[in-house]
Amino acid sequence: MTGSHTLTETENQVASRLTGQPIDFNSMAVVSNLFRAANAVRNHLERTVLAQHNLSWTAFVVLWVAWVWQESETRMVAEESGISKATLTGVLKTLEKLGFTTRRRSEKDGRLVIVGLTAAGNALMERLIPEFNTHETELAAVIPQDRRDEVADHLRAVTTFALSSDQ
Amino acid sequence: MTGSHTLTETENQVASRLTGQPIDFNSMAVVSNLFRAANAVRNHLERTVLAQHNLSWTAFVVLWVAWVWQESETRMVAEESGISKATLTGVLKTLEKLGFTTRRRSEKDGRLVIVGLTAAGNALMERLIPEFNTHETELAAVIPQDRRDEVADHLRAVTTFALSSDQ
DNA sequence: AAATATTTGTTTGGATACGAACAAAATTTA
DNA sequence: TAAATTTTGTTCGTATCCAAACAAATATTT
Repeated sequence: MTGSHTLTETENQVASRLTGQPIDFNSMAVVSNLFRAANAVRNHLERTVLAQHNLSWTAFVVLWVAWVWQESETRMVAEESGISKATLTGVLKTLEKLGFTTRRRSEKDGRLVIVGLTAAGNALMERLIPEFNTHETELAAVIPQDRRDEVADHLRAVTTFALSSDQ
Repeated sequence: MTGSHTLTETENQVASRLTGQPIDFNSMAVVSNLFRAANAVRNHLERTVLAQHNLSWTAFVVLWVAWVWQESETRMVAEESGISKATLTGVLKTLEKLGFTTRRRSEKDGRLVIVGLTAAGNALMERLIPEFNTHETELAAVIPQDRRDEVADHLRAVTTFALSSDQ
């Protein structure tokens, strides 16, 4: 999200382009830094962890959801992964080709498709999760220890509000 | 990022799938809620603000960077927008077709291309920025006022660290 | 039970998204 | 200054990504 200019330079430039206008800069700073952080962390984790496994970010999230919940309906995996069902169809096609996931029709409801992890998929996640967590620890370390839970709480609140606003 | 299950349900399920393993759950909570929040807010803003203008998220970010910095080199716009130069080429093609941006060769350096906003592009941003800010205020309101700057600071620190880790 | 409506995953079409290969321009080296 | 190197934006190939259209299965209504 930020390149040749420093974060401070960018925020100062924004402020100078908006002088006079009735802008809530504190809220703008919260939201824009939310995106900057998410983007930078995602790119970082893609390069350091995911690239060597030929996994896209979304593919990893889908694997993660499938690993956490086991044998899940695709509609739930899509919603939990934050992607559309159309996107999930494509990602599952890729993951199936890589041998990490399986798909089968539900016996109870012929419309539903159940996603599962293969042995290779489970093995991959057992290896990726600790590796990921090492980087998470590194990243969260820049926040004072006694503030981390608070930050996580605030982010949870933002998520809940944003989701509730879409009904 | 989170659908049929509540955030708490999801985090409990993750914890129960990882019992026994030496996982730093506090750091995991910070990072995963960072992505959840960014994803939820992005989807929210895409639906409420961007959709009616036929703008993708990335197209808006590029417009925003071009508006903030005026007459910028594409390499800088790409870096500042957090996308690759290859992606920017495509997005600028779209924005040019919509009549919001212009491209011209730099006279000083024949390799560079300078991005500018058309009158329509400027008018669009003058309208979008206050609208966006209204939503930003709404979203940031879930964080206690005396903590917002702190949260923005922590997110800035995370960004800086993640970027520095990629050299 | 038959007709209607809803739910679900896939397909389609178009717009991102990126790494790698590329050509043009500028810089550095010799 | 000529040759080699670096920098830059575009093209290419492939993989997301989504809304809308779609077909199949289920649920609801009559």
